[in-house]
Amino acid sequence: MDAKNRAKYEARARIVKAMAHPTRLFIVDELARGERCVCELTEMVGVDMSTISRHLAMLKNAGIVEDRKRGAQVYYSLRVRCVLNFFECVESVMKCNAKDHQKVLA
Amino acid sequence: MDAKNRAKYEARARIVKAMAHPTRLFIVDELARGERCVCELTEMVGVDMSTISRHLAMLKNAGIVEDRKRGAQVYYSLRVRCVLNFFECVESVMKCNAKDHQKVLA
DNA sequence: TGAAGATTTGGCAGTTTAGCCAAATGCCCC
DNA sequence: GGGGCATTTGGCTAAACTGCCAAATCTTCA
Repeated sequence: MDAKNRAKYEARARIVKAMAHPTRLFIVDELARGERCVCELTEMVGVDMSTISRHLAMLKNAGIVEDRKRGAQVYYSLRVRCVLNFFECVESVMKCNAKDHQKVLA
Repeated sequence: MDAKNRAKYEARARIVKAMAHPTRLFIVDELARGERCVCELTEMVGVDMSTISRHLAMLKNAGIVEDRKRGAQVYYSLRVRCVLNFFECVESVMKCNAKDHQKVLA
């Protein structure tokens, strides 16, 4: 694999990695319903606000969400809807795993 | 977020995380063309075989690839084609990022 | 200007990853 | 059974990730 190819996969990995955390997947799922401010997400997830803020920064850095200040609050929203396709596929994989597990038990 | 919901997102994250590495993305891309043995992938990527083996173990563990022994070799193949959709979406995000970057420069 | 609330950033500790080498395992063939 | 190749696993180190607390920013409103 040459340097150019390597760079290509690294760029892709940066984006996938931004989704590779349960809290960030939850956030994406939630933002699919509409924009949310940091405090709302903090409330929903139930961890420190600084932690949520960092998760959001990662998603923003990857270009998956964008932010908009409104008063003292910062609202985040999805920038690219297709990330929701990830979920569909992830569900397929999980379904497939479950099915094979049945087979093993049978 | 209750325990059940948390478990749901953790399960999803396990799968996404399995894809969150440049080498593993390359492997998935390559396996989309057909099955490959560990030694072929090692040759293509250019890292230690033990490293490739571990990457493959992670993908297998997540249910994304499956293996089949043939003689002394172990051949890996995609188990769920839809993971390729990840790439499409990742490309969209990157395109979107590039476009915005243009805007910033303009 | 100053207090209060929302968010981000600095810093720290514990955990997980990634990669290499070496050793162990598995398979084929003589 | 033993040598040789393919693969996996154990062990180690360096780097990255997470989450919390505390401190710094930023915004509004009196």
